[in-house]
Amino acid sequence: MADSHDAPLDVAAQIRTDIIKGKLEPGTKLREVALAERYEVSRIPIREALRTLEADGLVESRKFSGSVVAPSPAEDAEDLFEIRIVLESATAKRAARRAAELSAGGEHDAKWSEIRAEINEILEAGDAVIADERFEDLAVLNMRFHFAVAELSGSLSFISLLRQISGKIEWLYSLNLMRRGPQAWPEHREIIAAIDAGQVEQAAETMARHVRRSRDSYFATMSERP
Amino acid sequence: MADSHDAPLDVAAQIRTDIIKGKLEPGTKLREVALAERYEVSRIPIREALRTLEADGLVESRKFSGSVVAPSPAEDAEDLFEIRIVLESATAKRAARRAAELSAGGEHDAKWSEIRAEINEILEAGDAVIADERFEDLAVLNMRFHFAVAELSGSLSFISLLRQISGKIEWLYSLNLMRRGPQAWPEHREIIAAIDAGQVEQAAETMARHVRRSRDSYFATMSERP
DNA sequence: GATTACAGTTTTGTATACAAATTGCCCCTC
DNA sequence: GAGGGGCAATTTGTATACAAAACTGTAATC
Repeated sequence: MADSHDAPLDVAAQIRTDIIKGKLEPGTKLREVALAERYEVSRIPIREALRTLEADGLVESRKFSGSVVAPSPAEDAEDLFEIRIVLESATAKRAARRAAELSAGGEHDAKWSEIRAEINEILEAGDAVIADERFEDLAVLNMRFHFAVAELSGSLSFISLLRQISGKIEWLYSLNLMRRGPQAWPEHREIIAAIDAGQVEQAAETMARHVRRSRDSYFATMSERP
Repeated sequence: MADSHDAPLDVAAQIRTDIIKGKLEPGTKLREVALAERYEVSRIPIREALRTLEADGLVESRKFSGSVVAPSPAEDAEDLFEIRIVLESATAKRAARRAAELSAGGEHDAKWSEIRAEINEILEAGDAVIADERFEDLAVLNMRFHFAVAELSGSLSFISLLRQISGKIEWLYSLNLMRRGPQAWPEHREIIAAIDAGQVEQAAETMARHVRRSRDSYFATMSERP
């Protein structure tokens, strides 16, 4: 099957991809019938998808006035990084606390082990991708890593909030083409090490530093080539 | 017109109210046909409403498995307050910065003036409500105030994130019956004063203190009567 | 007696059809 | 010629109808 929009698997994901890849530019009016024809479904799934994307901040809707592609996230990139710094240090802190509790109690939390194992897979997959210099795949793995950490925290609120901004973050990174990936990847292991060790403050600080570097790198490359 | 669910004005708002007021308890399965009958509309508006509420974190949905009322926000009240502290100090800071820019440039931003006027109305309405001891109306005004500040910040990301957690916050407060309202209300004027004056750091700190007090009051009353 | 397979029921997902609201355009009037 | 009002075309919102998937209970077999 083709990768663009043959199978009506998840319309929201397809529209999201088209927005992130730049096929649908900010400000574009999203007419429901046009989208219905394009993705070969009826208007109803399109409407559902638009509501989902609205929640993700990728489109904006007004009653009886339709939906448009939201402004480029570059507009408030600073906000997004600021939010990430506070949000993700909090999740890392929470995850480390849970690690400490679990190891103290000696309990075997099945959910924890499962996520923890997935993180190892993600980290190794990242190494492989870097070795093969297939950097474009790194953005997805990066998002998966940060999500997995949020899941380790066990807080539904944090997961849900990260999910809320992840759409725009991904959009942002695709503009930047994830150039920092190779240098950034090893930092993930530091974060996990701190979490595993139950070092609460260090986990938070390592994560905050990681995101800050990411931010600085983003603005550096964006000022080079606007 | 009645206040419960006669007019099909906004189904999402009605379901939200029913969840917050406890008429729909966490874990309750939300069958679409049942809701359609209850609110006297078809299934389609119900589905739209459920997507909206899912984005607000009040319901959880799984494909082909329907929607259920989300777990009580009391579960992660600490997380919610922690998020609010960082998020809302950031919005207050941003709003103060914009105020400083506008007054320096001498520009008349129509949008700003409009929101600023609305805030005055909200503050006065709050005073009136307190004078009449109609405290149950204060929760709504409180949410409106915090939203208005977010709008002053001009950052769509912040507004959208606050909107994401506001549903749960409101839910949380309704469990607490907003006992701190009368003491808390004057603090809102301090926050606005700092913003108007363009005092960036003070706006952030005042807002953070406001939310921290709110948190402490919440846990105090909740420990009294669990 | 327990387990598995199957069918009936229930519930969600989707398509088609129609009503309501907005927007833009044209014509009429001043 | 300019401005306002109303009509029509476009677009979103909603209802009805149908298809697909999941759950449940029963029965048959091991």
